[in-house]
Amino acid sequence: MATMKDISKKANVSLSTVSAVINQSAYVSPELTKRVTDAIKELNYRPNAVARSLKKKSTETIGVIVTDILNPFYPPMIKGIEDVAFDHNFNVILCNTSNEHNRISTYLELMLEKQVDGLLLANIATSADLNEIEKTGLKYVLINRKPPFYDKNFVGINNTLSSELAVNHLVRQGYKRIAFFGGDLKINTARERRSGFISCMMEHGLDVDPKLVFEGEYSLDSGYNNVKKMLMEVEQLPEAICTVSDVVAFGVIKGLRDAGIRVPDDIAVMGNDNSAFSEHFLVPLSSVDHSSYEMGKLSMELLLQVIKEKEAMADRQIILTPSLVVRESCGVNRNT
Amino acid sequence: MATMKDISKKANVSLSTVSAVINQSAYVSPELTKRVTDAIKELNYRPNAVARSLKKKSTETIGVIVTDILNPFYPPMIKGIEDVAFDHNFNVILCNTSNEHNRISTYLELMLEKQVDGLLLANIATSADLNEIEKTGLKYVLINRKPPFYDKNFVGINNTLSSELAVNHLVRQGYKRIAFFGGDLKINTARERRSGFISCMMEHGLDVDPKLVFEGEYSLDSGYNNVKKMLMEVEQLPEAICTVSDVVAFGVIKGLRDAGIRVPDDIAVMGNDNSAFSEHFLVPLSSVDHSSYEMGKLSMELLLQVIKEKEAMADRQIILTPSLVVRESCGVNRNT
DNA sequence: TGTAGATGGCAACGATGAAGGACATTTCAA
DNA sequence: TTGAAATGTCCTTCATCGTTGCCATCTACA
Repeated sequence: MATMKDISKKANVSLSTVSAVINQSAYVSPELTKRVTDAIKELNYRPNAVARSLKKKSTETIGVIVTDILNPFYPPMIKGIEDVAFDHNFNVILCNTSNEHNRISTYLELMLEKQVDGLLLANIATSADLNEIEKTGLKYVLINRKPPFYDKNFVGINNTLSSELAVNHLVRQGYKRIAFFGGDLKINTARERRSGFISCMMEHGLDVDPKLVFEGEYSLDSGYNNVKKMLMEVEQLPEAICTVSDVVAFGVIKGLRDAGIRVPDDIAVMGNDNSAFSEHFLVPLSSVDHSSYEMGKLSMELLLQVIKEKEAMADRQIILTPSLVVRESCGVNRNT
Repeated sequence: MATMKDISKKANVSLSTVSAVINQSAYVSPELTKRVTDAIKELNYRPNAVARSLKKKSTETIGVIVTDILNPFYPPMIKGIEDVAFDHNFNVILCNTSNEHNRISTYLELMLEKQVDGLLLANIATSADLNEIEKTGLKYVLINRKPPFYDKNFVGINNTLSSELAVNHLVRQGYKRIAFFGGDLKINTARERRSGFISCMMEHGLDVDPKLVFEGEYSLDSGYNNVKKMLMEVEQLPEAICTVSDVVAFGVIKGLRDAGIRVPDDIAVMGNDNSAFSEHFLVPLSSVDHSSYEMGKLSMELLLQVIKEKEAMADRQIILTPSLVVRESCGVNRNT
């Protein structure tokens, strides 16, 4: 590969002149400019971003840490991040922890060594994890999940509202005895969706049977297993099941189906997330849309801002508003 | 951030001694080693990978270029790549072209400037694109798709066989009049799956009605629209539809459903890819598994090898064998 | 002589590693 | 036994990777 030195020799100018032409950082006469640009073309020169990064202490690269790229929630988010990054000539280093929590530290160290300009993290739910991030001193934005009392840069959605939308829809459809299949209560989204469910039920004057509120994980298996558990433990089945996320709903429907229970004829099932292909699911899933693509875009834009500021500015929390998507899993309603 | 210089001052040794300790590249007495490691801990020193890369001319970073991360075929592939990369302390820069073909060139330039050690490309189907890649001089491995006559490093699957598995299954289920919903014939996988379909039909002594062979794209809309087209143009519907990929099958089933045609009761539909959630689809989709996760892993391992070799070694083509996955979309068969 | 305009010189950035120096130890002829 | 030469051990010095940008220099003109 040709270097700036080669260009300067070829064009018979100094290194600084070449640099000035490339970065347009100083006036260079048309005459010399031409000689330089000609040489660049002739030698097919490409600037070495590594050298430049070393000098400028900025890599135009960010790290994205995600729990599980296989979860359909993430690809749109990553696409959103990448789209914005691309527009700003940034690159995205993808870190997929595969739900192995201890990978986070390793990735953080790698990102530090690689001198990324910033970090986007979609899986930070505990203060311990947050501490590790803070220790790196890197600029960062959290997405979707956040630790308790976290009030710094963040992009997420209104989880309480997402449950309310779900409950309201179920109530409107005439269901009263409604179960909740939740996630890991260590995660704020799971907590908020759960409490949103409970408070909204109460607002409607409906009982929440503790036996019908399940903890679990954001996974298909969790939904499936909780159905099994419910079928064994509960005498009277609920009329509807409100789930913490679409993948859980997938598991729930599979579990019900395996037990010969029809959705929505026997039990209605509500998703939350509106992940890709929910529309084409066994039973087209009614859900609550979070636009993870939008979350990705906004978080990258926010990070870019944070990176640009020399002085730390006021932190920003962007909370998106979810929206109801009615399909068939809670009774047919072809209007939407 | 502390630098090696800080360490060398603190430990009162030379820079090279610090380097030697860090890289274990030369003998250093236990005494000095301790002084150095102590200083490293005390100052919380992390090597600067950018500086190291500049000197060593290797970044331990690879670029992955993919057409559309939203296509469920890719996330497992990316996960496979990332898993292997992680094990070797490599980082993955994700480039998602979003099916905008001209993004490829931009990404290639970016990757060149960023001095990646290699490239993994999952969307290269034309010789023109290949030329661009070759021009970069970067080491690379192609995944899944390849240009005509390409005989260099490659990881893919036996596409002909995947169609044969599909046709054999359909024939075994008793279907004779079978349509083929294909992809873009500029892409080898689409061509091979198509010709695999045709030749296997002929082997079975079955007619291939040209009116029942559709071109298209690897997308849901393509399947949907081709169904519409078929319903308008064809008097006698086929008994079964063999598709070029699961996403196309998703579109097909949606199209049939919207037209009031039941799957598999009225028409059987066969996928190809076995993408995530096909199992939980409207109609659990019979498909052919390609293990894109495995493809990702193998391609990254191959690339790592290619990077390690100083002399270009013999090129390797790894062709995986697909396997049939029977579910319900071609008539119930709960055996598998 | 002063000043503005156009270009070049050079020291960084943070690491690596070849070459060489200081010192201790071994070898060997006288 | 002795001293010089040879060998070996452990560490340091220094040039280098490809850029950037401050500062110096040089020219031209008022």
